[in-house]
Amino acid sequence: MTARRTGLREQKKQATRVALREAALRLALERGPDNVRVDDIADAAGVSPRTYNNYFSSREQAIVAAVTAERQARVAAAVAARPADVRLADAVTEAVVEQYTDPDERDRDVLLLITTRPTLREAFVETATAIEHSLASAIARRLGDTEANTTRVLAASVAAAVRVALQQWVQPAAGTPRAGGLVVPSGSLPDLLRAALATLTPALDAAEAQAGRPGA
Amino acid sequence: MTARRTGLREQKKQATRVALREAALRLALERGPDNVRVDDIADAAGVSPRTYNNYFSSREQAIVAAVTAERQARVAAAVAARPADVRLADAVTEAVVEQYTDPDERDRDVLLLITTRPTLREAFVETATAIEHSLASAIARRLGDTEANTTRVLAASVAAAVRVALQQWVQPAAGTPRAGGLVVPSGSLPDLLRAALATLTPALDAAEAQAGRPGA
DNA sequence: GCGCAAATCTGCGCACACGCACATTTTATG
DNA sequence: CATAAAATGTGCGTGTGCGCAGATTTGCGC
Repeated sequence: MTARRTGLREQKKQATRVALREAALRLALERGPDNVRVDDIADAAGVSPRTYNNYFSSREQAIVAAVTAERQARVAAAVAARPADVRLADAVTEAVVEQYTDPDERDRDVLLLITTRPTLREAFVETATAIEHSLASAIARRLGDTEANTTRVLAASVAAAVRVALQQWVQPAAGTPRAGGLVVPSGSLPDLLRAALATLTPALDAAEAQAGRPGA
Repeated sequence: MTARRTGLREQKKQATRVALREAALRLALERGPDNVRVDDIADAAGVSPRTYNNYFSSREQAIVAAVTAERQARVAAAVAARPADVRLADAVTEAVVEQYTDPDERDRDVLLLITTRPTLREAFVETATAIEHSLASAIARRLGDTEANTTRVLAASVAAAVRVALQQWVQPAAGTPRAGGLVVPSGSLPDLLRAALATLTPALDAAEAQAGRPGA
């Protein structure tokens, strides 16, 4: 499934994609994100500037992609990998937490770099949306493909929840005005993710129960 | 709450904003969306092109805004307007359906115009995200401000569900490949919205029940 | 009314996103 | 292996998004 289609083309495409995002990240770390022109990235990757925009539709996307690349696919795979008798909600939650819990130390610097620039933060948070499609497929397979509509809504909601969690995480201290009682501005990412997804658990459970008895 | 801040400034701002989006819509209908430059819109609204981008961050946004303007605020208001003893899920669902059920016939032409251009479709679908913030406030008020985190996730999920519904609605007939059994490509928008939000109902119920007993 | 501070408008400049048409490469077919 | 068909890479041109700094307008206290 990874390398569908004829091989050589897709292989080259992925190669340039990787080259582009790694070049983008390297340059951003070296000179700072503001001193990196698209032309430089394209140059470093050995393609024309025009080709760059065939792969990424914004400059930030390439930088951010270097950190979040294929996380979408890994989340979906992780969901699919859970045993069938595990609750859907747990499968999704654990898969997400697992893939967003970063054991890599190199990413510390990158995340620090990202959080400083508002544009990059936004792009980073927005990558959560990317998990929607592959996650929908994974959920659909677990639910037996019944009601594709439900599947899409669930996947989109999960993505939205992840987005909210990420947003809360990278927020320096935006100062929630007159926040009634106690708000945890930014705890550990796994905790934030669990909390966010816990809100959706009832919906996931209900969908699973519904899928148990396909109705007609 | 509508006109907070000092009046004259905000008033003028809203005036130019309205002028801009109405000019954008009018010109788009007259000459077709592709034959409208940003300069034209700014010109017609009597502001500089630079100012245009202080209000809308893309050309499509202004056009689309003419149809979806303030829908976000109306949805939030409609949620708040429901009696307190109505289930949160019902309040949200009905508010959304009510605000997206369009009695206006003029919008038929506009929607037709929008669905033809992919860029405009995307911008239109994306407007669903705009309801997130105001909806979050409305939900928070209903839930008694307990756990702002939950509130945000719920609002984001509802917005995501609306987005999915809109997406399915404007899709001409994208041809879901090998769609197992029966898929309704595009029914009536209210039905699509109800179906999408029904998926989230359990989560909304749970949050409401949780808010009933604030815990500590 | 007066004048100061803050918010907004605007011109300038740069980099960027993307449609288009064409050159180049890859795949499929005989 | 040749050749057609399809997909991808590239240069060009245009319109656009936005940071910046100065002019302009609005709000507020006296």
